[in-house]
Amino acid sequence: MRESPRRPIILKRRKLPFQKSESDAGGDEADGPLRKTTLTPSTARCFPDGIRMMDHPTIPDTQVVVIPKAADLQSVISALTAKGKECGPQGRNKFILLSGSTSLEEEKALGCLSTKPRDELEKVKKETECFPLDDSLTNIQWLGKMSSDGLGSESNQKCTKEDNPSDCHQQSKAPEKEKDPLSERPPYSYMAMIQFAINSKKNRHMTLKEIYNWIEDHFPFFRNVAKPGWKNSIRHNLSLHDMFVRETSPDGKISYWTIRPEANRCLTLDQVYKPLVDPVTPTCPQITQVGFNQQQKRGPPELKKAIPATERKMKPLLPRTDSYLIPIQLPLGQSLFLPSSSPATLATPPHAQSSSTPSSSSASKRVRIAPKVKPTLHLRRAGLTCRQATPIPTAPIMSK
Amino acid sequence: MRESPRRPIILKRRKLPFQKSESDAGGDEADGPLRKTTLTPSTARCFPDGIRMMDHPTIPDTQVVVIPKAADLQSVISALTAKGKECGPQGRNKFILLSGSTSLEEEKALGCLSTKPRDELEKVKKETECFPLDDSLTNIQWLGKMSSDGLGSESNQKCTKEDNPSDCHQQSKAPEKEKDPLSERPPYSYMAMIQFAINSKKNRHMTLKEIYNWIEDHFPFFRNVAKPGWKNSIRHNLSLHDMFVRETSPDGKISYWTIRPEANRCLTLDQVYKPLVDPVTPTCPQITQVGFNQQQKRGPPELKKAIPATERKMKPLLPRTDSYLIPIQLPLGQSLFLPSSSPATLATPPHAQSSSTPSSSSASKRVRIAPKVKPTLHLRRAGLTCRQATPIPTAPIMSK
DNA sequence: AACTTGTTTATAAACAGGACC
DNA sequence: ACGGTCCTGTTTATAAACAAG
Ligand SMILES: [Mg+2]
Ligand SMILES: [Mg+2]
Repeated sequence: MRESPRRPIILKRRKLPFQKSESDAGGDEADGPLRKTTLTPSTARCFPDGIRMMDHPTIPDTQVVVIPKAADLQSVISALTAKGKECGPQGRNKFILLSGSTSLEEEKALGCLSTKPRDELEKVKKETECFPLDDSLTNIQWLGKMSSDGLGSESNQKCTKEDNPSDCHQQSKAPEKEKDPLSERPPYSYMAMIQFAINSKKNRHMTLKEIYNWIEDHFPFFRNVAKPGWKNSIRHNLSLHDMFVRETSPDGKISYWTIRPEANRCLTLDQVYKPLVDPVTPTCPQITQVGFNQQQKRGPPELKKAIPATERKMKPLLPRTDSYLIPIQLPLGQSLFLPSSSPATLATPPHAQSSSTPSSSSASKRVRIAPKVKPTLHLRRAGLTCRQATPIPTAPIMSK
Repeated sequence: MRESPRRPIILKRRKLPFQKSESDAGGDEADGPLRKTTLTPSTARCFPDGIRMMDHPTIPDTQVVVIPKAADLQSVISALTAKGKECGPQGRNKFILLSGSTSLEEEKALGCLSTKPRDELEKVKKETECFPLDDSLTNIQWLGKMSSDGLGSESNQKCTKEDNPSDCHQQSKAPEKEKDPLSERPPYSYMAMIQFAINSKKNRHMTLKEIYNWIEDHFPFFRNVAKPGWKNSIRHNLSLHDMFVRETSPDGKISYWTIRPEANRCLTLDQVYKPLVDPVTPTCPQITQVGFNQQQKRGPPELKKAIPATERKMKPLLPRTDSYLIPIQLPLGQSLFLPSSSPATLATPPHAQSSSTPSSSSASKRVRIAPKVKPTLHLRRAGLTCRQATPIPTAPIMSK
């Protein structure tokens, strides 16, 4: 013990299988059995995992992307990234994502996926005064849901998810106390886990101790094997990240941690569960009530469930680094228009008074397809380069 | 080598010599030779180091604080803190600080110190739409200048300080290469040193490499004894802190690091030098030109000076933790009005939609005399508790 | 293939201040 | 009242994993 505190590799940033790949359709690794080049019009291109991409027949600068249900989200991102890079930093292409099907007809039936994500996008849009790009993440989050192709309408009833009374997971085999199967380190960052915790409460706030307990209950690793310093890390994350805001009860006695509403991706643990046992239970099992070993005193067990995340049922989150993500235009939402990679086109009020030479040229050297946006004064006040800003707090879901 | 990377104690947060100290005048440690209770009106109270505090004769809820030139800034802060705590979290008292004198008459001659700080305050005020408190720091910075009682009008010509061509320090004895006297770790955080570096340039921006070089040139510790990881830390700080913004040259080839203008405290190294040798040289020695050992290739040595900070001539900065600092009303600035510790009184636009119970009650349990204010959307957007927000980026100067 | 620059996350630690004993 | 310990919260330092050029 008392190892030198190296960063454990729990959240590897994915290396993109595509490098620059101008026009390759399946150059790199195993294209898999899905490499069906069937029914591709002249303009269509195939990408690994059966992803097809073609120009929209009517809308200019718009690609229609058809994503098989079995496609890995990473493949989707790779394909979008490759296409995005093709267009360069000044590219104007937008993407319309079509889930699941392989028939080209469905491209016209665009309404199929404009309903669910709309809710989340609505609340995001209202904070993008200075930079409408922001939330590629939301789309990918939806993408993640889409690609977890068994859930149907299970875990996305409007993102508010009055959920704490319903954790929607099976997994009742009591974990004794010890290690391997359940006490593995979860693939989530502290920031993500804190969001899981807070978002699991109806009122969306938690005391520090409740956060500790929620995490211990759902990730036995922290109760059983983690060094006690993990609580320090939780506190550190709460303080460090703007997205976590401490509020005080009216009487001033208790302080609660909340999530800045504009920053809340509404991540919940059940969004990242993979339905390992029965992949098609559309309704929540409703209070599975596992009498988990709570050695700490914690009041009455109430009706809370506390189902620990079991072995590998957790989907990894994509890292917060949304550099790879593509801004996506949802089909029916004219209001939401996300041109790819053009931070310079957006109004930056003339406030920059930095005295001289290079000053405010928002030229992004590095081709960030979806530049990360700090929705704060950073851009509006300083009026400086929109190159980069705070990332979106947590990450979308990755299928498989 | 390869020690466990514990945090070195380079910036100790001061323990306040005053605890709660309701009405003590010199309770704690050595009151020093300055404990002259002379000419104190009935309402006046004495604090250590000769600091006197009394009600303003006309303005309600306002204290006049007379600070001897020899007083330590820490004593000043202690006194203000003690008085601030007396008034409790709902206290309304403001402070008018008078420098140097011991005669009560000068309290009427308030104009004496309203000139210099005004410049800095002007540029700060324009970003305090949502929270006019913000900048207790600016005042303390002025306080720091005031207490470095030999500099006179030396290093504060309007904060812009076209300075890189003039570093204003003596110290020409060439440091050979090795350790003790000059290669001690400076008492500044990376964040502070980066600010020193960037603010030393007229144009207020620097490439990463220039920052490295500036720091190595002025703090030989980093060239000679620090582990190479210190550069990692520099980069980490640049990325982490909002105050550092990367800009890109118009051709997109070079990126420069700048300081968000609203966040720039305009700290420069010469502000924290103690004039060890001759404490009363009012004008800058103008290009002392020390041919310092620059082993890295660094272009022509130009006319830059690069005077390394010498042994203990550096005043410590107060830590960024401005929790102890008191909002100060400057005498003649009606526009700048900083009531102490009343975050709740300020308008928080009704945006908070956090669903239920404790929600947005900005009750500060902990008595923070000057609540740290994040001048961003944090408060305006979320409309939540104003309890705490980002700190002011760097810290004022501490005398002695 | 190595190095530089930049972004994130993890971990340890130093403190402050309050609570509780 | 005065300590000692624990808990909560805020900052800073350091190492590291990656990405991209
Ligand atoms: Mg926070
Ligand atoms: Mg930064």
